Amino acid sequence: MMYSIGETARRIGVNPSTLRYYDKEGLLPSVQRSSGGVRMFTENDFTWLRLIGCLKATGLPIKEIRQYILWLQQGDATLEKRRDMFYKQKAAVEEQMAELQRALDAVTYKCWLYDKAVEAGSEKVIRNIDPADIPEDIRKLRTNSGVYQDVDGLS
Amino acid sequence: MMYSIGETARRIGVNPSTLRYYDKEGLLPSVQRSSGGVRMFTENDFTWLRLIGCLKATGLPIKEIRQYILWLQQGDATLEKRRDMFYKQKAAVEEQMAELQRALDAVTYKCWLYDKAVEAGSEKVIRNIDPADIPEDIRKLRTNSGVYQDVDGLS
DNA sequence: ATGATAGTTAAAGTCAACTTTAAATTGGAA
DNA sequence: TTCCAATTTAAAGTTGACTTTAACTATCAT
Repeated sequence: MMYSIGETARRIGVNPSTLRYYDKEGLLPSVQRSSGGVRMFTENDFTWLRLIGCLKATGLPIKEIRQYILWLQQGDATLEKRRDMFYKQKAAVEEQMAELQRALDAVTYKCWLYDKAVEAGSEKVIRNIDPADIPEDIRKLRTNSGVYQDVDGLS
Repeated sequence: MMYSIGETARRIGVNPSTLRYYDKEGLLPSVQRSSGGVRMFTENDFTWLRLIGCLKATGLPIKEIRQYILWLQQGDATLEKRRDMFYKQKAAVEEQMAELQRALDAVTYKCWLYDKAVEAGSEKVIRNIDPADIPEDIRKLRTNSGVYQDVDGLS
């Protein structure tokens, strides 16, 4: 079964022009063409696009995905390079997760503060708040994320 | 204690020109100036910059951070808007975490595959691999991330 | 066979978030 | 006081990842 660029884009959740852009950048070396030059995608291409999606989600630039493809095409001689790329990216994601967790802690802390403020109808109750008035679990977020004693007083 | 833009940039881990850019975009409304016009940062500004860092890490655009500051300056009337912003961002981060976890699963699976391939010195061993030969925990990653039966055969 | 719909390319445009440049000014050490 | 590194501004440049445009072509249902 073959799929048009429009159908593929719809199923993967991107703009058709994004797929053309990826193709131009060498990210879709295995997509076939009809006799008239129209791209025809297979389920296998969808899997490949899902991998591209994962790699992009990890922040890997398109140029490095391209490099991976070039290594793929060189066969067994580049196995280590490809393995190293994935290990490097794994470490990168783990660091991103930690950073995102810190950001989440900060935001969660702010949610707690603003719940207090909205409840009281005023910022006053949270300006220069006494740490003893903050529940243990929320206080941990504040410490962990380094976001307190704000310039705006919403500490 | 006051700090120069250079010292501040060094401590926060950004380029001094980034701080000037943030200032120009209205993200640093509380940074003081010397009589000669030179910016002077305080510990409080560092805390504020750390919050900006967290918000940026969650993908919040600079324009929306600016909006938050405008709301801050309007006082209690905008408490709900600010609370809602943080709750919306909290949900956004939780979704980002889930996506990043999916990407991590895919990358971890690829690490396992390439370890096998490097060990054998060839891609052959992992091309069209029998799912029964994949340990349960690794097979879960493959399923979870949707990245298998690749165009490159490194399924 | 024809016309609508969806595809093709190359090239230019957009956007966010910086980064660099140039020319002038500030501020602390000698 | 003089000097030099660091600062200032406005404006232009950069980067990555698309997105749009224009002009043309393919495919498919009637």
